[in-house]
Amino acid sequence: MTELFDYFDKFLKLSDNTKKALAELCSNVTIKKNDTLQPFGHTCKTIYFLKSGIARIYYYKDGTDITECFAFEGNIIARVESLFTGKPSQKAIQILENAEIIAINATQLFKLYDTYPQIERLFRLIFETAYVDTLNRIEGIQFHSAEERYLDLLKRTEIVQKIPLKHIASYLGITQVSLSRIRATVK
Amino acid sequence: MTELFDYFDKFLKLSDNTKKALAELCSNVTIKKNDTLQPFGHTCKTIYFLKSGIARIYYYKDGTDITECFAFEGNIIARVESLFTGKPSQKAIQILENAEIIAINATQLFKLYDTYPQIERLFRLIFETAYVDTLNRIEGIQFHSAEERYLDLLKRTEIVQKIPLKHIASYLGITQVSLSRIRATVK
DNA sequence: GTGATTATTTATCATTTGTTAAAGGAATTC
DNA sequence: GAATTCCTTTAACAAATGATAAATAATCAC
Repeated sequence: MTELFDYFDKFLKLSDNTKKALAELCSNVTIKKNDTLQPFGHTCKTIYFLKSGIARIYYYKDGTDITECFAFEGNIIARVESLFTGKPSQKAIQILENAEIIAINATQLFKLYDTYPQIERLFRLIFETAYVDTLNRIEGIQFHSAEERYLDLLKRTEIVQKIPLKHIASYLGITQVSLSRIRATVK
Repeated sequence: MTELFDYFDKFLKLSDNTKKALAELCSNVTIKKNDTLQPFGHTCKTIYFLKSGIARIYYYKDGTDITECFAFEGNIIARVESLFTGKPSQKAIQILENAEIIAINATQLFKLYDTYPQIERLFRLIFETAYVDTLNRIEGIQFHSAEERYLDLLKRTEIVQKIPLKHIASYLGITQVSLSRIRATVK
């Protein structure tokens, strides 16, 4: 669990008994490439932390598979729109590279918010950061060409190389053909 | 202040003394069309609630004025990226239609988080909702044409009619010429 | 390894949006 | 109310991306 608490530490220093309470909600999951971590249609009740591997959140739009986001080693991933609204998620989580994951039981987590204000604060800070990242992503989508966005993604994580092109294309909001064309000119 | 507390009520029922503490951070502001509510370069320390009027957050990108978002009657507006990071904001808030505003002192607000967990929770819920809205906006930008996005914006608020075209265009991520063309075909 | 499946590239043409420039309207100032 | 400025539309052409189809390349199952 060290990796997870190191991650938490970056947001807020937790007291020992808060850490202990949190640790009780966590369980380890090992899951293989291409497997589904969370299926469509269920209300999201888990927040995941990736110790290793790659995951993506995706959904179907007019029959095509769209990747909403990727998550890499050392980051958390959750279907926020369901977690916060309590509505069933129209999105699924799939593993793209064999992963070691810590699953945090969100139902129990939210219950701890009353007893441990530190925990409520921790996750408030985590999601505030994610919110700001999302605002910046909008700027990226609206004011950069597909080529710029692709190069930017490459710059952020070279691990992207391991991900099938179609997922990267739908994440960037373009077709796979278009991305392939871009890569040809960039090389 | 009734409008503001009605707004809060939709997220969380507050106790009377919590409301009283909150009310002490609030002040009324009357501001005219085209005036600047918050300039560039300062760290954002205020959250605004619009009792009436229209406001927008904007910034300059390569010399052009870009509208990040609009706010209408009954909604809050804040430069979140500065509020949450404590860094100076590269964005400004401008009034587009004469407005009656309640200004919430965020510095004092954050201090109350320790004493009134209800207040921390209230704003956590408010911003969680805003976060989910932002995620949905990304979907809109990536998978709908400019025309669809324009019609969708019109559907959400007819007040948009009052806003100069250039602001709507930059909000939608297209040029003013392009938006004008779209409006010509839609009519 | 061979065949089958899946992923990626390439090519062609259509559509959308951007860029630039100019013209017509609306609003504001004096 | 005339002049000025700002806002919106129109037009012509360029660039980026989409759609479809076909050709390679890579991967997987047996």
